Amino acid sequence: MLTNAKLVHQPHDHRRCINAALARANDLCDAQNLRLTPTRESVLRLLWQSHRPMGAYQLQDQLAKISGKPIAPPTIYRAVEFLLKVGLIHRIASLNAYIGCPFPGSDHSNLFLICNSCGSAAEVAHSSINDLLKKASEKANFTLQDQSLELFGLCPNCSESQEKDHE
Amino acid sequence: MLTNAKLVHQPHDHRRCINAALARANDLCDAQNLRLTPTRESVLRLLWQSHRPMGAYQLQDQLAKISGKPIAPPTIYRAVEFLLKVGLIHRIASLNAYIGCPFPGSDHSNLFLICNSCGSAAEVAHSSINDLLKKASEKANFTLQDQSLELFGLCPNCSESQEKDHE
DNA sequence: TTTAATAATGTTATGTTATAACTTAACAAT
DNA sequence: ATTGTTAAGTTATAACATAACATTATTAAA
Repeated sequence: MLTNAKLVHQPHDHRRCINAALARANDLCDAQNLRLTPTRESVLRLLWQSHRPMGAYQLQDQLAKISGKPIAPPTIYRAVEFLLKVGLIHRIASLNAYIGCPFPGSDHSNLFLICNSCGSAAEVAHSSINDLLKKASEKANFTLQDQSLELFGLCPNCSESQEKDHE
Repeated sequence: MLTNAKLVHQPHDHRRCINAALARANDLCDAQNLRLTPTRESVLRLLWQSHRPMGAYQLQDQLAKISGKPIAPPTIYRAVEFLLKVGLIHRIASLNAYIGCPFPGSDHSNLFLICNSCGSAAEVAHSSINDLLKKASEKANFTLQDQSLELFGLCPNCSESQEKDHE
C-alpha cells in the first residue's frame, strides 16, 4: 500500500514536499522528452503549496499574482492537461479541483481521502481495493480502463477537534 | 451484492424499468410524507428514459419540449436536489450528470460502471468493497462519511463490438 | 372557510468551470 | 533560412450551477 496519508495529516516540513515534487517532475519529463515549461512548473508548484486540491480559477488568480500579469483560463487548463497526462497531478472530480500526485510514475489507483472540514486530500494506492474493483468489473464483463475513487469524511486532525467540541 | 449491471447491458423491456422506478418513488415519498410533484416526477421519468446519465441542461431541454414551455435551470436543479436527497437518483461527479437509482431506500455504496463508448452506467452495491474502503479509512484514522466511486471502461456490449473491430 | 404558515415554483441575474477557435511565439531539425 | 512542431496568448462562449427575490400552491390551524 502506497500512501501519503500520514504525512498529509501531520505537521511537516512542507518545503520538502514541494522540492521533492519538482525534482520528480523534472526527472519524469526529462525521461519522456517532455517540457516542463515555466507555466507548467508554476502550476505544479502552486498545487504543491498545500495538500488541498485547488480549482482552475484559484490557480489562475494565484498565477496572475505571481507573474504580475493577467492569465487567461486556457493557460491554466493547458498546464493542467499536460500535468494530468504526465501523471504529475490528479483531478478530483467531485470538487472540480486538482492536486499534486505524491507518487507519479508508479502504477496506482487514485483513491483519495478528502476532509470535509479542512479540505485536505490524501492519496492511497491500495492494491487489494484495486484487485477487488477489477474482480467486480470482470464479474460484470466490464473492461475496466480508468477509475475515480473519492472518499469524503474527516481527517484525523479534524475528527479529533470535533470530538473535543462535543465534550 | 446488489446490481443492475446485467439488466443495463442486456436488451430488456425498458418500460418496466420506468414503471418500477416511478412506483418505488411514489412509495418512498408517501412513506416520508414528501411530495413527488409533477416537475419532480417528470425529471425522474426523464432520467429513466435510458440507462445513461443525463446532464442538467439535457434535462432542461427535454422537459421544455415535453411541457411546451421554457424551463429555467433552477427548476431542474431543484428537482434534482430533491431526488438526490430522497435517494431516488445519483450524481455522477465525473460527468456532471444524474442517473436514476435502481434500488433506492436500501443502504448502499454507489459504485458505478460507466461505459466510455455507449455512455451507459450500471450501479453495483458491493459490500466487500465497502468493507475494504472502511478498513482503509480506519487505518488512516479517517472518519468516512461519504463516497464517490466511478469506474470507466467498456460495457459488455461495447467490449464485444470492439473485439470484432480488431478481427 | 378564511387565514397564516410552509413548501414549491417562477424569474432574472450571475457565478463558476471548461473549451473552441484562431493567432503568435519559441524551439528543433534539417 | 525554412519548415514543422509544440506551447502560449487572446477572445469569446459553452456548459454547469446557484443566489436572490417574487409568486403561487398546499397544508394545517383558527
